[in-house]
Amino acid sequence: MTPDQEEYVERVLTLVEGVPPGRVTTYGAVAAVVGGGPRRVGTVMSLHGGGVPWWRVVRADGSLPPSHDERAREHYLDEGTPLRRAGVDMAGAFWDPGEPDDHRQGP
DNA sequence: TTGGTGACGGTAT
DNA sequence: TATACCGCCACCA
Repeated sequence: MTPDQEEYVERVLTLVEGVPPGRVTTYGAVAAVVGGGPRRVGTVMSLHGGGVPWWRVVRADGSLPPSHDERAREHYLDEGTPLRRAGVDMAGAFWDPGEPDDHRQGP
């Protein structure tokens, strides 16, 4: 693993850890911040996502892979994440890592 | 070097 | 609303 890779992985994981409980972000949103592409982020998560709240990173439509969907749902219920039939209610739970909704950096 | 692949995204049917 | 396809970026045989 090259230093570049480790750094990229660390940036992804750090950002994921920054997602507030009860909220979620998407692979694409993460990729928009750390660079690379959504698929790259997904690959990183599959390999190193075990140590972070991986369930707070979902696909653009608010769903997760069937295998992890069940496990994630328990976390969502536990955290009070707004859910919808297909998965997470993106309209209410989406959190943009590039612009946290606490955009009160100014008056 | 080439081709195939994946915890993805967006548009077309 | 559910599927199909194509585009994307990096990794690997």
